[in-house]
Amino acid sequence: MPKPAVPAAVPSPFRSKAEREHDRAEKREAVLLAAVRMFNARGYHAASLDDVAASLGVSKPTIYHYLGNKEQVLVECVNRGLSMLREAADTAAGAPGSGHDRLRAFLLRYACINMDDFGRCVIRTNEEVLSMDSAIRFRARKREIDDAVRGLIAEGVADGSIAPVDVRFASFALAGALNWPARWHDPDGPLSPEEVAEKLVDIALGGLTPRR
Amino acid sequence: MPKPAVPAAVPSPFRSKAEREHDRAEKREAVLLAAVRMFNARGYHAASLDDVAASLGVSKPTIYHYLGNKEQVLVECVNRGLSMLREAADTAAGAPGSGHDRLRAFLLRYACINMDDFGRCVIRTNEEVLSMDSAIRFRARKREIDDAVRGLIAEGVADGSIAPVDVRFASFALAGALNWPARWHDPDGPLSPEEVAEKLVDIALGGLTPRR
DNA sequence: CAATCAATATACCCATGAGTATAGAAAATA
DNA sequence: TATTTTCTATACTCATGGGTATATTGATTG
Repeated sequence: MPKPAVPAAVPSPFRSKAEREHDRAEKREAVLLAAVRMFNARGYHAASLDDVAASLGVSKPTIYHYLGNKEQVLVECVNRGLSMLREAADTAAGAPGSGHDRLRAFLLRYACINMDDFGRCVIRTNEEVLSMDSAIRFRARKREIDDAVRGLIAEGVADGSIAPVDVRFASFALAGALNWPARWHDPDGPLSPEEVAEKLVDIALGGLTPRR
Repeated sequence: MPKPAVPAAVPSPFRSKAEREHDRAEKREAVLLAAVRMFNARGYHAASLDDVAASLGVSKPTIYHYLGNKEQVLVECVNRGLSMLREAADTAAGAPGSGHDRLRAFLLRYACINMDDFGRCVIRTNEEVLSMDSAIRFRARKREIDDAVRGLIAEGVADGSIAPVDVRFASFALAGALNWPARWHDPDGPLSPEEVAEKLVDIALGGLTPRR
């Protein structure tokens, strides 16, 4: 005898444990994004947590519930950006091709990250606003990225695909040229990050002096 | 009959009107310098006028006596830097030589200014911290400098001394590379601004791609 | 000498904003 | 159903710091 058919599933308002955890992670994410945008738009000190909360239609304790105090929020934003950069650096280190080609690929990604919410935050955050401890960790992580850039340049110089430049100053020059969009690029403007990245990288690598 | 000799002048503790005005100007200058250094070291919001006053061994009302409110202080600091840049731009515009040479000379000066107290302040000040009015004026003055850079690049492209680059992106790339020292250069470190400027300008203009 | 002005300090006011104590609602668990 | 946990808001505390009212001192000027 056939079992009676199970009635069609109704979308359940009751959430499983996994769903609840997912919800929580999603909210946390939204708070972080709202915060980083506020920090980028107004600067860390001028961006109040009340404003961040208001931009999400919640109240300040909600932010503390999900993320902790203001500096912890900033540190997490900055760490997001740094992780993206770190990943790009690792990818570049393991890629095939000449030093020049790998550097170029890395720089394109580097520039794009600097136009992303979290990447901008890395550039715009100065160590002075952080506690001593956080500042030290921040500096160390930035230093890793810088070392990766220098490594790529040095390899390019070694294999002849990059001119014999002073590696340190070359990394400063490149970093400056590609960090600057964090200040001026408008995500809602007509220029896509990829477009900007490509133009800037071409100029930074090629220079302005004519080749004949 | 000879007049009786005038006795030797004694250093007078009484100050003439001109001397008093000079004193005042000097004090005003000292306040401005103390302020810009504090702003550069801690960032505008984190730098309190109490701290600025304390660093001179005076009290807060003294700052108001000489300079006005906090934003006026910042605006004057920024204007100092902008005036230096403006002067450099005018000099470059009236100089002889190819576009490339004039651009190079200007950039050397530009980079040095960015490592000066007031120049750093121009770079490190974001419009968001200023009132609407000041921000508009600030942007306009920066735009003038940027236009000057673009003019020099365009002239270089026209006379063949600069490669046919996209003028706008070239100016962004150069500005970025040469603004960046405002963040990392340590005036008390071993690298002189002139040295840094020269190395960076050479790399920015020459690029990293080898020439054969 | 009187009146005034310049320069500076003390002591205050007040807004902002970080951070928290507390409470209540809803859901989960026992 | 009772209890605990999660989530969120209201309503506070408190420090910081911009800005000012007022007093004081000393020099300048009429």
